[in-house]
Amino acid sequence: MATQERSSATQARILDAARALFLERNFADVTMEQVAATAQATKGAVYHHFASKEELYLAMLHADLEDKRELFQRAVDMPGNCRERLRRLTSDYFHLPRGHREIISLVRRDVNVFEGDARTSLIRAYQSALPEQVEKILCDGVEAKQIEAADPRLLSWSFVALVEVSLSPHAGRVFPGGEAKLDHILNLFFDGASTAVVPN
Amino acid sequence: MATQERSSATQARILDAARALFLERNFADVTMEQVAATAQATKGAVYHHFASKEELYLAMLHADLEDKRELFQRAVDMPGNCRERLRRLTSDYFHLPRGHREIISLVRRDVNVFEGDARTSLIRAYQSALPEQVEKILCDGVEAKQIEAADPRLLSWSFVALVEVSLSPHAGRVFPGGEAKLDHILNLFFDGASTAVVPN
DNA sequence: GCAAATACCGACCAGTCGGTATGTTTCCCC
DNA sequence: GGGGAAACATACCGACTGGTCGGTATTTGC
Repeated sequence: MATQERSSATQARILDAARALFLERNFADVTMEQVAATAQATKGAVYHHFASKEELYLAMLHADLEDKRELFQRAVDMPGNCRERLRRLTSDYFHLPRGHREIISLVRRDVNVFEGDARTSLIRAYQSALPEQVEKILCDGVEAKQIEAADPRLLSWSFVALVEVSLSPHAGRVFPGGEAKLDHILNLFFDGASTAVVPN
Repeated sequence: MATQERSSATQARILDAARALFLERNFADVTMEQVAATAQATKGAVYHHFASKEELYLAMLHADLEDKRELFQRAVDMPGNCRERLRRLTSDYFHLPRGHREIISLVRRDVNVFEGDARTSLIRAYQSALPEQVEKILCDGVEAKQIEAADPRLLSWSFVALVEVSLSPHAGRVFPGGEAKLDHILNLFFDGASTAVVPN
């Protein structure tokens, strides 16, 4: 039993190292030796647990995306109107530790290095982890006439994009507290930047 | 004189090839031989014009960003209110040929592979080509009370992000004509997604 | 028309890195 | 308590690629 614990511990260390490294460098610029070193293991150990660099990367991403999907699911299943649920989802997201928060933009960053099944399944995992959950909330909002009828998928991507903008250091400086940042995003998304009360 | 023409012609071909290749693959996944082949030249020719792979990449990006800066400048200098000028800027952008349109997201994609001066000057070029121009328009809007007082830089990034979302194939399907897409972005940014006429 | 310069070619080098083959240690099970 | 398998460690391979360098062809200035 001790050997199995030890094994899954190293596996977790390798995944952690991979997450940290792939977050700050490109897929191509991270070497398997760096991963091994950061995980306090050797290349042999890494290749014992993951068949290839690509598999390691994808395993890390899929694990992380699945975590997020479950987290956001809770906001989707929450009672309340569209805006409240979106606020909850975004708040949950902001309260993630830094290393886990930015993995999502990473999918967009180097999804292009893969092709075929790996690529499609990665995109699918990302879609179902984030945009589709937002989309569900938005669809309810459109149905309840809280939101203007528009393509929900496009709206959800737009919302995600606005959240991503708020990850920048500059946004952190403008809104030191998390609450104000949250309000800003929701206000911008729901009510727009204009002061005009009646849209043209 | 003919030799100089010939020279700058190959240089242009190399830059074109670089743009096309770097657009669909990572920096690391593009080889100098591929660039040479696509440009119908040899590696020797490429290295004759550009000292290194990094220099080629940066030269290509800077040239392209400078073009865009000049293009967007025209919208900034235009008379009219904030919304009209933003519309013009975005419209100009949409009317660019496809290969030139998406270069901008490319900066965000692999700015991380560089460090030091190269990195900072690239970010600066990007900033002054796009977000800062949007920012100027927004600042005027805030001053004229057409836009709610908020951090203009953050607002400009948000706007750029919304435009980027509309580059997706799905957005192209939802809005086959350019005009409708333009309206959608502007409506979303200025008036938000909500149906509520009076913001909370 | 010739010599120097410029543009260009392509074989080659050196370093890197993903992946493998082969030990070696540790633990589990009978 | 021993044999076997799983978890590592280490040495190494081979392919790839950025960059170099000696050489060639074409201009251009004189």
